[in-house]
Amino acid sequence: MTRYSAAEIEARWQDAWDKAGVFRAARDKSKPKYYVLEMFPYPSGRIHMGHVRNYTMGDVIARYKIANGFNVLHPMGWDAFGMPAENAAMASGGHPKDWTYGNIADMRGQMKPLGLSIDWSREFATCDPEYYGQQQALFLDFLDKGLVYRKEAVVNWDPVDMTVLANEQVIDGKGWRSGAEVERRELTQWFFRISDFSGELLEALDGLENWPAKVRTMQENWIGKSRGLQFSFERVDGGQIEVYTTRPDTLLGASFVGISPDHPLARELEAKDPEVAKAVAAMRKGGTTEEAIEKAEKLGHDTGLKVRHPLDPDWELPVWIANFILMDYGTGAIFGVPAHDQRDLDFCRKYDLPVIDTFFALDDPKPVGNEAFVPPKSEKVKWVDHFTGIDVATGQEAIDATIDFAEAQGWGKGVTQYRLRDWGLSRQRYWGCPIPVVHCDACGVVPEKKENLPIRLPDDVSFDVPGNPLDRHPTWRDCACPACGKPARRETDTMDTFVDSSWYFARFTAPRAETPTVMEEAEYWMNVDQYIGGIEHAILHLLYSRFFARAMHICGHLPEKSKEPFDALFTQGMVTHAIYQTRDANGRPVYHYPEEVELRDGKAFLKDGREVEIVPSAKMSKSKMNVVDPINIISSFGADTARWFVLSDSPPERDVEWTASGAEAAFKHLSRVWRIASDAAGSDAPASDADEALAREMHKAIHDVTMGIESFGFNAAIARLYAFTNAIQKSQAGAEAKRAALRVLAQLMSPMTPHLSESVWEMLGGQGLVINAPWPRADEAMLVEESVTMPIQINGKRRAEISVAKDMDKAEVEKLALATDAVQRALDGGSPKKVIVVPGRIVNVVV
RNA sequence: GCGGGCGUGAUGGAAUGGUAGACAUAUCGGACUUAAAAUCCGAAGGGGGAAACCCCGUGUGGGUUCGAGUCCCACCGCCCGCACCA
Repeated sequence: MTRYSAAEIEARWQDAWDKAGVFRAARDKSKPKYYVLEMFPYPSGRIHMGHVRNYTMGDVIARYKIANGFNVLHPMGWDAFGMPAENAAMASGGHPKDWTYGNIADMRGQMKPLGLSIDWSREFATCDPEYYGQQQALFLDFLDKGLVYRKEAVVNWDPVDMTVLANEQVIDGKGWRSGAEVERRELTQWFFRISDFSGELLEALDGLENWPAKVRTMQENWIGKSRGLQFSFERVDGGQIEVYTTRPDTLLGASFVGISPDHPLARELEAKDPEVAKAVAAMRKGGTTEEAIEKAEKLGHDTGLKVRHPLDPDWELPVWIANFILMDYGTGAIFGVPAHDQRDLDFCRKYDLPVIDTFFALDDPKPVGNEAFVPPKSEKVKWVDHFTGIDVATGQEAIDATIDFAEAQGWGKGVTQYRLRDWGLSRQRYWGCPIPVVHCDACGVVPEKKENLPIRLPDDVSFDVPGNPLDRHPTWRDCACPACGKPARRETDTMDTFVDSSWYFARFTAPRAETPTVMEEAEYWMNVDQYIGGIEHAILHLLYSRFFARAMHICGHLPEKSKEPFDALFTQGMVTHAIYQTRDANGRPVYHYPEEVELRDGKAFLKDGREVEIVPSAKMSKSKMNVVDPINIISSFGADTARWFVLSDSPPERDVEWTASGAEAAFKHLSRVWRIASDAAGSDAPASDADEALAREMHKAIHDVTMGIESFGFNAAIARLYAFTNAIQKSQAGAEAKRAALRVLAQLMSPMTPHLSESVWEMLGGQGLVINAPWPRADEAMLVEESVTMPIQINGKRRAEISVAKDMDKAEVEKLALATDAVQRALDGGSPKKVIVVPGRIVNVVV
C-alpha cells in the first residue's frame, strides 16, 4: 500500500490536465456554456488564504459544471495598475513595471499549485499595453458618445510635497508623507456620466434576483433616489437662491437659508469681502472625503443677505454659508429647519437662530429642546397650522401635499434627485492607463487617433521627486495635434484603476483581440453566470461595471443582454485567525506569529512558557501577525487539504476561522480516503448482504452533495462526504460494491479535492480522468427506504419511535403508534384527543 | 438615526414547519504498541435516577400551530453597510 503523498500526485495530475488541455475554453455551439469568474487579484506578490478560499469556490463551481456537460470559461488575470507599485518604487527605488510583473510571476507561481481549473491561455494584466490600449479605445468611443466629459473638481492637495493625494493618503487631515495639513484644490478632470444612468441602474437592481439582497440594498442606498421640492427664495436685494428639499412640508419651520462654501453666491461674496474669504477658507480645510467633511466642526458665516419666505413676503430669513452643505447634492443650498433636523438644530443653537416647531408627536406635543424631532415619514403627527390645511397626517402625506400645493401655485416643482455623482476618473499618477487625449493651443482638447493607440507609458521615469513623473518627463508629453498637426501636449493624467476592473470580464471572452471585444465571442460567453468576490466591492466595482456594460453596449462592444453583466453574484466571507498577543511594559499589545505559540488545554504559551492572550477570529493581517501562508500549508499538507479546509468549516458567505487543528483534520481525512481506496483496490471480498445498503448510501450521498454544491452549501456538502466516507469504511460490503462507492466518492469530492480524486479514481479502475467523467446521478428509487423509522410525539414531544413499511396506510400506523408503551402510559386508559399522522415522517398524539 | 444580517453544546456549525445538535474540532475512555505517534472502536447539551426512564433546553417574553431553531409581534445583544444627503 502506498502512502498519500500530496506533493507527488498534485504535480502529476496538474501535468495531466495540462497535457489534456481540459481547461482550455473554446466556443462550441453544441454545448451550453458556463462562465464562472472570481474577482481578479491585485498582484501584491503573495497569495493569502482569502484568495485560496475565493478561487477554490469558483473552482468547485467550474469543475462541477464541467462534469455536468457545460463548456466552461474560467479565466484569471491581474488588476495590476495602482499606487502600491509607485509606493514601492519610491520606497526602494525599482520601477513599478518590474515590481508588478515580478509580483505577477510570483503569484502565478503560488496559484498554480492549487490546481485550479483555469484557462491560463487567456491570462492578462491590466498593465499590459494590449489591454490598456483597448481601454483607451473604449475611452475614445465613450467620448464620441458623450459618456465622458471634463469639469472642475476638488482634489486633496499636499502643499509640502506639491502633489495630489488619494483619500487613503490623507490621514487625520494630513498628508501621509509630509504630515502637512491637506488643502482642497480645484483641477479640471475627466468624468464618466454615470449619473445619467442613476434611474436605470436603480431600477435594474430588481432584476438581479441572484445577487445577495444586501448588495442590492447597498447599491440602492448609494444611488439614493429621493423626491423633493425645488424652488427659489427671492433675495431682498434682488436675485434668487434656488434650493432643493426632501422635507418641503417643514417650510414653516425654516429659520435660515444655508449655502455651500462652493456655491456661486459664496464665491461671489468671497471675491469681494475679505471677511467671507477668511471664513470660507477655514471651511475648505481638511480632506475631500464625505467622512472628512462630516467630521469637521460645524462652521457658519452670516452673509448679511436676506431672503423672503415664499409663503409670507414680510417674513425675512438670513442667508448663511455653512460647511456641512455639499455643492454636489441638490442645488448646494437649503433652508434650515432646526426643529426637525439635528444638523440644523446644532447649527442654530451654536449661532443663536430661532427654532420653530411645525409638528408634534400625537401623544406628546412638547417643543423641541436640544434634540430634533424626526419621526419616520410613515408616522402620523399633529401639524401646527399647516399652510396646505393639513391637521393630522404622516410626513410623507404632508410632503406630497406640499409639492402638489407648490406646483398648483406655481412657485415650486417636484423633482427627483439622486445621490449618485459622476465618476471622476482622472488620477495625477504614473502607474495607470494614460488618458488618450492631446491638448492643442489651437484646437483645444483633441482625442488621440485610434491608430496611434496604445499610448504607452514611458519606461524611463524616476520617483525620487514627488509628483507625477509623466508631468516632468522631458519628451513624453510632446506630440503632434491629431487635428491640425502642430506641436501639442499629451494629457498627463491616467485613469482610476476602477476603470481597469470595469470591463476585464468582457475582455476575457476575447483576450487577444485587436478590438476591445469580439461580438461573436461576447454573444457566446457573456454573461458571467457566476461571479464570486468579497463584499467590499459591493458598491463601487460592481456599480461601475454595470455602468461600463451599458456604455459598452451603446458603443457596440457588448450585446444588449450584457447590460447587466453578472447573472449571479456570490460574496464570500473572509478567512480569519486568532490573534496571539502579550503586553509590553506600557500595556500595549505585542503580537506573535502562530508558529511561535504552543496550544495546550485551550490556552496558548510562548516557547519561554509565558501565557499568551488569544483574541479569536480576526481578519488575517500582517500587522497583527495572525497570517497563515498558503504556501506553507501546501508544502506541508498539499493543495487538496487547503482547498478542503477553507470550504469545510463554515458556510461560504460567512467568515471561516483558520485553525491548525482543522487543517490537520482535513489532511487526516484525505489520508483516510486514500487508505480506504487503496485497501479496496487490493481487496477480493465477495459480494454480500451489505452491498445493497452501501448502494443506497451512495445514491443518497450523490443526491445530497449535488444539492449542496448547487446551493453554495459547500460546508454541508463536505459534511455529507465525511458521513459517506464513514459509511464506506464501516460497510461490510464486497470489494466490487466498495469500489463502486469509492469511485462515486472520488467524483463527488473532485470539485473540492481534484488531485486526490483523480488518484482514487485511477486506483479503482475509473475510465480516463475523473474531470472528464460525467457527474453521477442519483437513482430516485434508491433514495426511498422500504421501511422508515417514525418518531412518535406526545403533545409535540418525541417519546417513542416505530419502524414501519414505507407505504403503510395511516390507520395502520396510527394503530401501531397507539399501541406503544409510551403512548399507553400517557393515555392512562383514556383515548387521545387527536392523532396526526404525516406519512413517512411523524406521528403526533394529542392527549 | 436609517437599512440589512445574525444569536443553537466547550468550539465551527447541521436541521423543505415534523426525532434539535448531522459533520467536524477540542475533550475523555478503550483497543493495538515495550512505549509513543499513527490508526481503529466508543462516550459526550444540562439536570435527576441503580435502571427503565423522567424533567429542562436553540438570546428574552408573548403569539400562530397537532407540532416552532424555523412563521408573526415586542424586547435584549452582537456584526456589517450608509449618513451633517437637505
